[in-house]
Amino acid sequence: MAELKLYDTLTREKRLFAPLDPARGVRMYVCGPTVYDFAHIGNARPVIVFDVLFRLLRHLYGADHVTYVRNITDVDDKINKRAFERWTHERPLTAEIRALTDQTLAQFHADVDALGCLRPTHEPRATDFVCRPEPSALDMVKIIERLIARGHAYVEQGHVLFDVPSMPAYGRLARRSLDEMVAGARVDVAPYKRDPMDFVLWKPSDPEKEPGWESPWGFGRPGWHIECSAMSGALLGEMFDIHGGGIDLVFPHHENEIAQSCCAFGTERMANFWMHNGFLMVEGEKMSKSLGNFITIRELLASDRFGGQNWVGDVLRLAMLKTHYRQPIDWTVEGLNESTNTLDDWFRLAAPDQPAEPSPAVIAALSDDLNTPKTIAELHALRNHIRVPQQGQDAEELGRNLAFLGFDRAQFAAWQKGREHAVLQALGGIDEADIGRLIAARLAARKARNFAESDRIRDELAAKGIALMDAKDPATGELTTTWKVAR
RNA sequence: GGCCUCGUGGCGGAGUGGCUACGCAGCGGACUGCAAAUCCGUGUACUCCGGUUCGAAUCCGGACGAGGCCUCCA
Repeated sequence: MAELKLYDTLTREKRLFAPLDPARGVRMYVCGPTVYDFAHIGNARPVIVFDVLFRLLRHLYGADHVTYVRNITDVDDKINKRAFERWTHERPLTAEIRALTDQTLAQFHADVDALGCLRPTHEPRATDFVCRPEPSALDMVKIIERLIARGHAYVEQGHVLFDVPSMPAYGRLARRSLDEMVAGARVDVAPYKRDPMDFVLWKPSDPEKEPGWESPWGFGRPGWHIECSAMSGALLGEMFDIHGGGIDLVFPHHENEIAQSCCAFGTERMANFWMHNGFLMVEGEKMSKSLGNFITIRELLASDRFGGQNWVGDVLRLAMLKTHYRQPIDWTVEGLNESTNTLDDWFRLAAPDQPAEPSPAVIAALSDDLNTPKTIAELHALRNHIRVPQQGQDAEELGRNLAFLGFDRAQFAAWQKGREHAVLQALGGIDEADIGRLIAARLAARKARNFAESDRIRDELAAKGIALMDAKDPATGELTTTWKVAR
């Protein structure tokens, strides 16, 4: 088996990976979306990156020996606010919230399916893990009770707070000491906090406008971080192999998860490897609503807001994987165009209908901390060995690797076809049959060595953005002409 | 203010203490009536200043620049 090396944010080093408990397989948890609105392209990065890791792990350890959990945050103040705003009082507020989160989750699934991502093994919803009746079923309330019992949390004015000073190792992931953080002085001071760094595990809810659950501390709802401790604990165990997410989650989210899980379970570590993907910029600028460059996955797939056209999931996927996951990535129209051309070339040469099976060189590249740029270079090397398009071992090997990496030839081809149609529609008064007739007329003119006429037809089509390509049939030597939309 | 990351050729983007990826664009050639497409070939790099070393773009220190986190955020 190839050696898998992964970078661990906690120790800041690349280490050899091995499952903590081979009998339980590889266990991975990745922070998923808060379902209140369309996911943006920055949200797509961890989804794609950890999908590639999931595929790699399944290949290395067997599909049945990898458990991938990606949570759905469906209790959150942004959700509450959004649901309350659109609430018409025709149904209970909780039903309104559920409708909003169901709808957003369906959108999210459609988006990530289009991006070629496999569904995780489990996609737990936070609301299903607040309070579970069976005594043995781990949930948020039970973790909070354990934290209180162990002296790591306290109740104050209906809130339960994590007692940060009670955990000496707090701050290890983010590499910052308590003194430094307090010196930052931008922490939220609240009367119910003993220490400014203490964070909320449970808070009271207003039954009129907020969702809530009955608990030993009154009607309320969980704080942001506790859901991940509960769901990872319930589905993966007290310690598991890999915990992933965006780098901006390192502090405070993951730091607080570690504090909760380790203090509740009495463990040294929560995850053996902490993996964080880098930040995404759009055309060199931070993506933000105020700059007007905020872009959702859906807008990229189904509108012309970015670059004046829509894009297919495969292009977004390749564009994302061209940069190593820990590097910052600049999301540009030029990058999407380049990815489009690369896929066009690969699919032109790769043999169709191949099973998903990676080459050793691809596995080796991915096994080096998910080096996807190196992986892509291996694909280019393979591509350069292909002598006859779609035929021979190299063409089959390229096809197998593309399938393994989650690229979908049919989806890409359908999109290309759609773009052609759109261009022809925009031209108006010309369709594929017309083009076929013009091509035939040009071939006839060429045969008659009437080059003025044949060039005139070619120029006429070129002016409309249709490029002609001549080729000789290798068998008959007959001249054939194909066309494509030149953009 | 504190902490962290990064700075590679025209562009994108890996990697490495000595053999200097890869892709796009450019350039040259083949093919073509001429093109396009395709195929073959090809130049250019490691922000700056010190230090360690036989040797550094790669390690160390500093400067400058970019970004992130410290508050919701992938």
